[in-house]
Amino acid sequence: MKKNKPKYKQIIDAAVEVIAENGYHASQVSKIAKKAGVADGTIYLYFQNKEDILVSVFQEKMGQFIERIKDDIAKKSNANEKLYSLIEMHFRQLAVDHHLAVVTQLELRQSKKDLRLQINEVLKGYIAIIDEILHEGVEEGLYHSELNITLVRQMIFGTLDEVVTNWVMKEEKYDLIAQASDVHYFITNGIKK
Amino acid sequence: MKKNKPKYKQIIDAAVEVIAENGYHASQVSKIAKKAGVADGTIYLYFQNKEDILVSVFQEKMGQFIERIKDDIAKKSNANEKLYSLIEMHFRQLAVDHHLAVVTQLELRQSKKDLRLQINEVLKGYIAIIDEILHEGVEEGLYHSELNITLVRQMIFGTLDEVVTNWVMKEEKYDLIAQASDVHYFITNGIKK
Amino acid sequence: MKKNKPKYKQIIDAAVEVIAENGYHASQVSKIAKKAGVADGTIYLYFQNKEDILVSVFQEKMGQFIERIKDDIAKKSNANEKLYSLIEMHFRQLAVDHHLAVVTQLELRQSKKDLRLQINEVLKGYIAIIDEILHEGVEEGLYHSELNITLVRQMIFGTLDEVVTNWVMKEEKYDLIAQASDVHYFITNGIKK
Amino acid sequence: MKKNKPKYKQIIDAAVEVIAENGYHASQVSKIAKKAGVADGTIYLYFQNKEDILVSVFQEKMGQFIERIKDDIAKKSNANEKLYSLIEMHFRQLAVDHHLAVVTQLELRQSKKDLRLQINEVLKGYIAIIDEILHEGVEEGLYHSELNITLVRQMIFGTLDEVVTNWVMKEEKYDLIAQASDVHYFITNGIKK
DNA sequence: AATGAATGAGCATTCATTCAT
DNA sequence: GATGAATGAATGCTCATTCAT
Repeated sequence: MKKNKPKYKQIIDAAVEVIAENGYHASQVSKIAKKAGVADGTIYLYFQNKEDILVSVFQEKMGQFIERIKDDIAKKSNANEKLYSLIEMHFRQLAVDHHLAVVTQLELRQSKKDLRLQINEVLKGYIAIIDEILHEGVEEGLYHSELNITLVRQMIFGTLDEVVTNWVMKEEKYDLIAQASDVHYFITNGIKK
Repeated sequence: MKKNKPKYKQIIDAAVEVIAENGYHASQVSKIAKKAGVADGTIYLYFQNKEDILVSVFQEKMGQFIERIKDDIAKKSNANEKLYSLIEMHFRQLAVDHHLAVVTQLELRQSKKDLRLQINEVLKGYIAIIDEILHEGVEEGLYHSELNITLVRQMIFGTLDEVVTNWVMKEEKYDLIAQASDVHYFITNGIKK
Repeated sequence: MKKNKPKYKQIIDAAVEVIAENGYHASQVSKIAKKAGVADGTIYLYFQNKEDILVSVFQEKMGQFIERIKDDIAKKSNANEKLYSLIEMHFRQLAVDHHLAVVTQLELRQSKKDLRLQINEVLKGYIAIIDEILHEGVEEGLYHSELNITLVRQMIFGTLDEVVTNWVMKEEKYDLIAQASDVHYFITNGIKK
Repeated sequence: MKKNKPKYKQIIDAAVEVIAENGYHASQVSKIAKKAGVADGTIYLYFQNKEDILVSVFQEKMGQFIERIKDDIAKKSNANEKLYSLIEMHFRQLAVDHHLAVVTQLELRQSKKDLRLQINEVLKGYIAIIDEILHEGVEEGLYHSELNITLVRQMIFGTLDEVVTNWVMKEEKYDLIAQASDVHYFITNGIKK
């Protein structure tokens, strides 16, 4: 399995760094290879082409991202606590990994449509978690029984994504994680008095 | 003023069409020129460079977009009605202009970071409207007095943006405008029972 | 019509020179552009791709080659004289144009199969001339009435081609044109006493 | 002697197959190695480089080719019968080995000039046989005493080569061996009545 | 002897922009 | 103002060959 070989991970990590530092369009394969400490050709022993590197970056990193949220949620006893946990972990994981935040919020969005479609596939796993929490919340009687789950899920995801993107574009000058409780309050209670 | 000359508008409209039909990366200047019925070189009499065309597309189209929302809001008597109006108009305007929806939600996001920064400048006008409504709502005693306006504005924008993007990616198969009331309800009341 | 513009011919001629001097595989587009005194990109205003340059080289040069033979043959009064004329002109034209001889006999043979197929299309015009002479000779009672024309044409072409190739590979150290009469004698009378 | 080891022959045979099936340019060393059932590196224990494989293919196969013709000729009692035998065997051997025909007539011609020079070395053995027959024929009083042997040999070889190439390019749809007697007649008697 | 992972040089093509007419 | 021919920088990928095991 190539994914467990050390060079695979070296290249993935190099790609994140190179993209974060140089931007998506200035991230040549040769630059990634150099940062990873391998020859250009070696890249192609582990990845089909440049796009495959980028998709794999997202898969690997988001895979961990989602996994950690799942683990954290598993410890919570009700939907509302799980939702808070998801928000907090979402923010925390991007707050502690500057490179990853820049890459996911800004750089990878510049990719071509078909790469973005593959990225969306990866995000389905995340979407599923949100859906599950919402269903659970309805069953537990915490959330409205007639909740339009598909729509609410989009709103939650859009909210989290925009908040993180803003924070990255403001050069991460304030405490992202500290926003978690306000965001959670807003999602559950809305803005009405 | 170049902006009032007919060729300026021809080029802007050609750009929207070309991008919507061919995608961002396949939208060469020569293609836009051809669609606009002018020579390649003529483009550069009206725009500094390719990026300037795209920024101008956004400015022109979003300028109208925002203006129409402003007009509609002016008729409403309280913040909550204005918020509903904003959501409904946001959805409505993109729902009726397929090309514009594809260009703003999908294609223009593939642009380089500095173009996106310029796009954000344009969006500040929209942000200001949301802020104003929120302030008004607080003053009217409709919204929480200690509302974190900066954060809530991001959440509202993120929500609207994600809902529209999803609709575009689902090939606009359902009624976007019909989502407005659910979205408004969620924003004001949250998901809690 | 692009074929009549001066740059078209410049590029064709540059290509012949570059291929003759550097060999087929070392003939980069940039080298041809430089020799032609145009920018790399200009090549692509006149040719679809690299292969198109090479096919066009053959078409242009062989077009002239065949045309001159036709003109010369037209002056002759019987098939046998025409055949001699064809042999002599075939040798003469390659003997006076060293670059062309190297390119047609050695370099262009290294091309991919599909380029060679296109080259064969061009050669059909030459084949047709040989066929015509043979038919005429039969009608005139000069050649065997039951002549297997398809086969004989292959033999004539193979003979001429091999004789020229040998001459090029022997670095053109002897007089190719002087071979014409022996070759003609052999083709008409064979080797038997 | 490496040439007698089993892997040497395995690699040679794999090369012929791979080239015949995939074409010259798509015949990577790794593909030949795989077909031969050895590792890529093993190739280089038996051959100096890729070109050396191809030269060796030609040497081995043409060695047999020439040997069989020699054997057949030895049984004949005069030059003219020997010439017929050479033509017939030339056609027969390529007619029965489709792979070899494709490789020698089409694929190996795409090789670089210096490989073609080495191939010519191998062909000298064949040339020598033709020369010998011609000399014999002159001595026997069958052929013209003042025969330009160097030239005639080129013509014979060119004729045979072109006839076979045509047959291969016409996808071997007709009987090549059946052409032998017409070719022999043409070479000895020419086309004149 | 045999392996196969690693190497790294080499090149066709696109397209935003210019400027002579 | 308008044209459009010409420019030239910039880069992902292949594959013959090596060499540590």
